[in-house]
Amino acid sequence: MKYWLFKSEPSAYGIDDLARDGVTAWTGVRNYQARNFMRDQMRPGDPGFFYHSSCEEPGIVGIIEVARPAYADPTQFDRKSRYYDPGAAREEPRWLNVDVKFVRRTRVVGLDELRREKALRKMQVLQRGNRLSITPVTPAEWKCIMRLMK
DNA sequence: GCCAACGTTGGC
DNA sequence: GCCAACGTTGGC
Repeated sequence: MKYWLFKSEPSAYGIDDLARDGVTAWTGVRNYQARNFMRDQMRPGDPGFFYHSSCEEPGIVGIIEVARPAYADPTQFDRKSRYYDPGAAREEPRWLNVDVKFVRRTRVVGLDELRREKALRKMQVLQRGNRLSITPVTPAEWKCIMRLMK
């Protein structure tokens, strides 16, 4: 089992949306590294943090769980979607998504707060220039953040 | 295969 | 709105 962090802009899809939906297809990932994480390493039951980016209060806002293994992302075939990829073929999908389910909200553990933790100094999402929307979280980092939330 | 140009992300 | 950082694209 692995731990993950899922980034999303709350103006597009935030923790409130997931709390309402219960389960959602994590579509729209258009980065090969993030895709490979889903395809090669994510398994149903893997826990994840839900992180709000590009908003007033960037930070971790909830806990979620992988609910379905990676499958072809339907938005790549949808001409009307902003995620449409003319280079993707049905027989050979280029992009994948998992389903994730809502577990619970947490208090907002802000970016500044995360950065203040020595144990999180190497956490991938905190590295400068990081742009991955899905990043792995080590067990030690997970434990540290769970403790912070209490 | 290199690399400049471009687009996107995301914190501030 | 700015800007740093990075991935992708395309000309050569």
